[in-house]
Amino acid sequence: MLAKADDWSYIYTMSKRELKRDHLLDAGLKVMATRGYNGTSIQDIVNAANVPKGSFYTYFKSKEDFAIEALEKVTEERMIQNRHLLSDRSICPQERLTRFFVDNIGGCEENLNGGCFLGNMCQEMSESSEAIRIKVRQMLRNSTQSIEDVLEEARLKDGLKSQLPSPILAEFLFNAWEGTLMRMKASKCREPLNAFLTVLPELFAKPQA
Amino acid sequence: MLAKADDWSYIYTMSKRELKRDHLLDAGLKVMATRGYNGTSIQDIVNAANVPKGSFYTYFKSKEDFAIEALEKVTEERMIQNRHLLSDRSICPQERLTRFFVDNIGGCEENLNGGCFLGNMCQEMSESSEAIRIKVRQMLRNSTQSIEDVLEEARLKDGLKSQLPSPILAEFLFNAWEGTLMRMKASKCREPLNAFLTVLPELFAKPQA
DNA sequence: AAATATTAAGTGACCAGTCATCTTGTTTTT
DNA sequence: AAAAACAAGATGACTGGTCACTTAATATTT
Repeated sequence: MLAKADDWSYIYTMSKRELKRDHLLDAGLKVMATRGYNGTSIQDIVNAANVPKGSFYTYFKSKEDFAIEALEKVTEERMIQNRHLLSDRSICPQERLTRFFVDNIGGCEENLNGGCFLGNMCQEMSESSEAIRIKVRQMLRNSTQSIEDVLEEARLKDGLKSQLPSPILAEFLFNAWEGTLMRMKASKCREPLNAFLTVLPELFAKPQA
Repeated sequence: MLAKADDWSYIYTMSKRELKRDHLLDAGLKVMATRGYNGTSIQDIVNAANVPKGSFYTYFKSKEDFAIEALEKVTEERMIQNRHLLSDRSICPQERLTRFFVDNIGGCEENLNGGCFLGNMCQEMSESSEAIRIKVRQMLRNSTQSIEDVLEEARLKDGLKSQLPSPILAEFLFNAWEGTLMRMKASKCREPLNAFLTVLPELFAKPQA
């Protein structure tokens, strides 16, 4: 699955059906990310995608199924987007990590209404849908692993100020990041982001100067 | 308002009406905290409180109004709970801060389904209800301020490892904490909490030993 | 024309919020 | 102090509307 993720050529081999499905996923995701799961109706989704209502159920077996697929799609896309960055050894790990976060504020940047779809679903749906909870947990784990890898590399290369194990630091950092995105949703300002980006370098070794 | 917060005697002067209202708030809050705003119906709330449906609207003018009052109540109660702790100078600031966090996992501890009502409302409702968003932002600010106070005190007393301004650190820390609570909701395990509590001491000065 | 994909029009359940009616408690009148 | 008048609170049935999901008729493909 991940092995193929960089290969965009499959786009051209997608059938009309797959394209439409993909479109539904994209458009619906956008709505659900801002209005939440329960705040988004099937009607909202098909409206956003300009697709007749009845079509929805030929592509997804339920609203829950849609959400799970959307969850998968959004994190997979983000992963692809970030794979190059995170493994680009021409940039130092610290810089890579910083960019990783900043690049992923997504919609948040434009109108400060972003937040994180994963976070949203986690908070709203973890208790109601076990299937969604499991999927969210998996996606969260994947992202944490990416951070851990960079952290480990940084430690080996330039050293880290903290002696704590990378899995702990990665878990902490990623959760801190999710909290930051959440806070931005309520405060609609850049302060939470600033705080995060200001504290982040504290993890890394001080310059020898 | 805060000046009176420690005075529990008003409980005995509460009218039947106020008591019932309070009960509705407590019971409904519990439901809404786990199932979310849109996932909780008025019927769910009155069922939880064992109160007939019709009564709801003699106490609250709308569901939104209920949520805002619940938000206020839950954070005010937490504030009262924590005021003694946070201002108890017989405990060192670092220990106070740690306890502040640990004491507030709330329901999370028992069945790992807790999360944070504030966080929940923030993620789910910030885009749909400006009134709720503003209230959440205010409550979030209050909590951040509490942390900032302890941090500033710690800095003056024992010093802080980080030279960054306390408001920045407090903002970062509190958001990290909210993210941690969120993550626990999805993962239903103690790992996020452990990561947070392990990294937290890194903020403080190393022992001179 | 048979098979398959698409879709508009439902369907019953449930939603937030209202309302007419009933109960309870207090005040005023006698 | 008893009776009558009034007020405030309590209550479940009800309303218009929306929900996720189904289905039967239509369009498209083979």
